[in-house]
Amino acid sequence: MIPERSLEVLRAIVQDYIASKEPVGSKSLVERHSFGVSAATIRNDMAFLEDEELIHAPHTSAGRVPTDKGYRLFVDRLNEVKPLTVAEKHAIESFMQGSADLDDVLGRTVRLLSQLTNQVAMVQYPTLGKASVQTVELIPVSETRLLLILVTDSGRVQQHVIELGEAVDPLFVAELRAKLIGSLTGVALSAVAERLNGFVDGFVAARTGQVNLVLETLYDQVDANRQEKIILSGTAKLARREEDFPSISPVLEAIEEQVVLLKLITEMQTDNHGVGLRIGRENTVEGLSNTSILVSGYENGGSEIAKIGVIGPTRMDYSSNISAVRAVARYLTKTLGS
Amino acid sequence: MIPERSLEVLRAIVQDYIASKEPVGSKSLVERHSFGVSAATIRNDMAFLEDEELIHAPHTSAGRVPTDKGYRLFVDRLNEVKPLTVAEKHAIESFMQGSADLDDVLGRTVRLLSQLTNQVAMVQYPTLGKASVQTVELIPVSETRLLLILVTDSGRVQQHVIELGEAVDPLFVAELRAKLIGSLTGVALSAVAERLNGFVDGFVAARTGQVNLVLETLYDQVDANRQEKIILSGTAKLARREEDFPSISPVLEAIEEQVVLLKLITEMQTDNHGVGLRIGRENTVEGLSNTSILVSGYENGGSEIAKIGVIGPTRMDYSSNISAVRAVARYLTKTLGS
DNA sequence: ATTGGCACTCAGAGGGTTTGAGTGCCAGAA
DNA sequence: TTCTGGCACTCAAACCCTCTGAGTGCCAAT
Repeated sequence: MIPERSLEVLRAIVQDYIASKEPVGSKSLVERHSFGVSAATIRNDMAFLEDEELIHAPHTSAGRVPTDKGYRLFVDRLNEVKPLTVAEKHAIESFMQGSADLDDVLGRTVRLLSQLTNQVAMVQYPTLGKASVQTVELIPVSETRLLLILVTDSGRVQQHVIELGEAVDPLFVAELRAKLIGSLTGVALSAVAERLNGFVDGFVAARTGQVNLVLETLYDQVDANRQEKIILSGTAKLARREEDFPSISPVLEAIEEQVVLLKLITEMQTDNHGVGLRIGRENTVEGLSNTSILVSGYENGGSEIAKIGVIGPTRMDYSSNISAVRAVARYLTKTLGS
Repeated sequence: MIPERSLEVLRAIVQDYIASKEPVGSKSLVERHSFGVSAATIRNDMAFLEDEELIHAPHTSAGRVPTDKGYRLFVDRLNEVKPLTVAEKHAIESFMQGSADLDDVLGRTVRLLSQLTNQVAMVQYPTLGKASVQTVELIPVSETRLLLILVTDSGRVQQHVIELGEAVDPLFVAELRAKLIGSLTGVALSAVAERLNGFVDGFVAARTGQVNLVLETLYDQVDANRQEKIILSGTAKLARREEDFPSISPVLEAIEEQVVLLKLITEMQTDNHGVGLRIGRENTVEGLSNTSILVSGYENGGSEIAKIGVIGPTRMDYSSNISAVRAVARYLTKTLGS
């Protein structure tokens, strides 16, 4: 067990380090916090914390810096979430005002989050495992092209142009459209393929080629719903923190690799406060070993559909960022639900 | 007039500097190129070039570096465009294979261009000044919401969800849809607003609120066509060139500011080779003073509809990049036209 | 358990020197 | 004229040395 005062010392070290970006020593520690004991005593505690690998000295005669493990303990047991200021709440309200469109809402959200936290923000598009088809539309857009539109009940709209390679017969399109709507409205995305089994048999042989083309495109779109997407904002903020990283280049690369990022945040669990956090090397990804990733889920229809979050240096202000991410996630849930 | 040999010297300086990233001196110059004269003579030429402000010495006892003006002269008069390698052509072919959807095509294009040039690549969405309405669709997606879809003849599809705030009457929607299609099909975007003058009068008074809502959204979408969009790829490539910039932070910021970027590339003229180039401070934008922007237009239906390009350090390999941008633009034109 | 005291460590700042690539200029050769 | 070899000069960057001070670990005394 770690003694009470040592924990206090750890908390103080983390706080001071986040504020100053300098390794913190025993003397400045007793000056800034009233522990009621001398610097020498603190030094003993620090030696203990170092044994536990919670802090670490960059070199012999330097102050101490928290390790990943130290941050972890800090966040799990010592950190008090800082409530948002009135100004911040106001910012959230006004930023999210007036948009019904999913793309628009998520775009605003990611910019808002980046602005609030001063970090790189990310928003994952809804994963639609549980979503179902709201409607399907088929619109001729030229001699030989059809536009297929898929709307899901989570508000997501997808479109794709299909090149048929031969002239489009309006009657056929109308028939196909009607049958598609009839078969699919209200059907869960996961059941779409199954439901369309034998669908093509309802058409004359001459049309099967075209029908299959449309169906393939539809399957692709359903799949694209599973294959998720992420949007980022504030990448430049990373660069302004140049001092925080040995080199930002690997970080930028890791972030550009959306697949990796998606995998990472998908497998992150959120705790009972509603946030998930990976600190430093806890992100197994090469290149993110000096960054922390903080996420929170947002919901629609009562179940979590995707995550939002921020990426920043391990030495970030966890208190503020946690509350910002959580607040924005909640607000997003509210906006989507209305 | 600038003597022939001095021009050769300038060309050699630019080439060596691009290759080595080090200021180049008279001695290494005569070693690497066979001018047939001594270093002292080259020094005289260099002094002349310096008078003309085509090159510049970072400090007294250093070699020379081309100025923006020097690069400009180099590109305009000395540069021979390097043809693409077979491998590069092959890469273009295979990268662009198999996609009909505009979003998809442009997405591939921007990644391709970034990969070919090893720079940050950008692709501007078609500007639809001359475009006209292909079709309009109105689809109920829930009790109180309508999805408005606008398809233009350039293949662009836009959608927006409209919250009506009251239950949707299917008959009314059908009527509105039919009237919209009747009024707008084939109409130039610029004429849409005019054409819809008095449109609302064709409906019963109880509906004017809803009709106006839909019209407003439609105007917004037409406007959004003018208010253009740009996609980027390979931002991390900038960071890998850290040495090239005093600090990458302002560059990243400038790039994130899409409005500025759009304005910039919109007003860029392409020369008779089909490419436009701004070198260093020729980009009036603060923060891009150490970068060059290279663009080329792509076409659909015989007229230029938007631009693609790359952003990189002024000290970039203009020969390769110019041919890459040009080739990709041409290929994109071809893809869109088919 | 805590403290004051003390010897010890070492990164980083400051200052001085050296090195060498590169310059400008000039007087003489072509 | 144009070019060349030679020479004195410059200065950023590398190197080296010293000094400083924040910070440590340990110990004997409280």
